[in-house]
Amino acid sequence: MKIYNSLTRKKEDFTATNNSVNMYVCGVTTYDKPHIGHAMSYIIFDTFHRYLEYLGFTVNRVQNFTDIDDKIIDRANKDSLDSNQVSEKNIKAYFDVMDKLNIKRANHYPRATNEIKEIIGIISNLIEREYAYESGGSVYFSVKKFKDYGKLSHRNVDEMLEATRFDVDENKINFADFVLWKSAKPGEPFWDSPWGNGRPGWHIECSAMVLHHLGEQIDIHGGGQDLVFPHHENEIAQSEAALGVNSFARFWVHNGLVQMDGDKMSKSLGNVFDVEVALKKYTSDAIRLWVLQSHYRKPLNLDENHIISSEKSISRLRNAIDIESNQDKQPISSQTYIDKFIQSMNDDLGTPAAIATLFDLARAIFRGRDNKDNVIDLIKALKKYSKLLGFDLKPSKKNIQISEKDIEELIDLRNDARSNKLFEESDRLRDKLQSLGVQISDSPEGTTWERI
RNA sequence: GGCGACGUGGCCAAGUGGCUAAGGCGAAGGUCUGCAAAACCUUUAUUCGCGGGUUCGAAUCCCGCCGUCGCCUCCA
Repeated sequence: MKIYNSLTRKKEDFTATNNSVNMYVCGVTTYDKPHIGHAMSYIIFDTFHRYLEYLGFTVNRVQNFTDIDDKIIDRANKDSLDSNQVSEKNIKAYFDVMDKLNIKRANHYPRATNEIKEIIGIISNLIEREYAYESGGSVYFSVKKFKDYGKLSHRNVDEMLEATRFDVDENKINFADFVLWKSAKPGEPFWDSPWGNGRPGWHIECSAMVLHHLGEQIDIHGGGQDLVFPHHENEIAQSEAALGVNSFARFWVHNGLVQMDGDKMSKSLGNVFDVEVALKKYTSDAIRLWVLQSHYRKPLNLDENHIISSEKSISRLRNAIDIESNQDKQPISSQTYIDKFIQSMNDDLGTPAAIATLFDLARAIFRGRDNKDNVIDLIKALKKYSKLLGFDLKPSKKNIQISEKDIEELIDLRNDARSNKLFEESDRLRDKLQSLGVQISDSPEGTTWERI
């Protein structure tokens, strides 16, 4: 398949030695619950992961938790907890939500605070190699020492240094230098180090984890586009400087960001959308369809009406897999649909076009049903490729306000009324069931119902 | 200011030189029904922000203009 590499700004053929893929995806900072933007990102990397496995690659995916940083400390102080409790709570919320979204778990979820030894090792190495310097109990990476600095975000260090800044850290030689080890202020959590008590800077943990869990070079490094600079740029600098290599990650894959009414969703704008809340209103499949129906590198505008549309769309696929086949005929072949699906996915994870073929399959299934054809292979393909994109197509579980027995009783009453042509009474009972969250439908075979 | 993305039917969204411009939602008509609902079927852009140009041929390439957004500070 071809995948867009942010490093080269081109779509490139993806290959891997021995068909074995090492994939690192940047995880969350655990100071709050996951929001819809996290859901988008991890749905995309989950889909990528699944598709690579479908193509025959063995994927080893590692995703970190940044479980110590300034915002976590702030949150802990605000909520009278310690930073570890804040992180634990939000890691639990993360798994809870992502499991519901049917996102496959990564192979490992390392936490920054469990990698302190490795982090200190890399920082020491960088100091020895004179890429980093200690100053005021903190350690900084000197961007001017690393000649490739800017190669991912396509920035020029000298131009950056000309720009003005207002919050210059006095300990830095150049303001563009970034912190590897941050000295602890009184009352802050800390770990012992050769430079005094402190905690790791934001970027260094990823370098340490990649090296520790995946090795010196990885095949894919992923995350949101907002991480390109400075986070990933700095990761490259640290890792390549420490290891003396120039190819820390072969492919850099970045997803577009969720926007709200044209603006980016972010804490500072106060327009975050909680995934837990979304999952109470919409099914996992609908949220996933909403995400994957637009290309992963494009921004995704959050408009709840669009998720509602997706909810209706997904039910079309759910209905199609329940169609009965006429076994007396030869099955209609699904091959052309499958070919189109694969072709779409092979072009930079083209999920929108791939999903279009799932709807084409659904239409072919319904038509086949009307023509009394054997659609067994079409249904098999629809199930298989929906699953590949992470859809489960199970009927949605809904709120229970009335027992099954009571529903059946009301339906019997209504059908008595109908057979006596007491339509006013039967419509009243139908409205009552509707208000209790039960949708009924009449057919020649009788009345059926479902919770809505 | 620097780097980048985008502008396709009522809405969302594929397509990036050449068959009838995917797919979804919505809408209209139909089948079904006591009427509905649900479901399914059919229809729904001579046209791709605007203006030039290249070409036998452009939504797709080039130039200009207008508009929207992201990153450059913590962020998936």
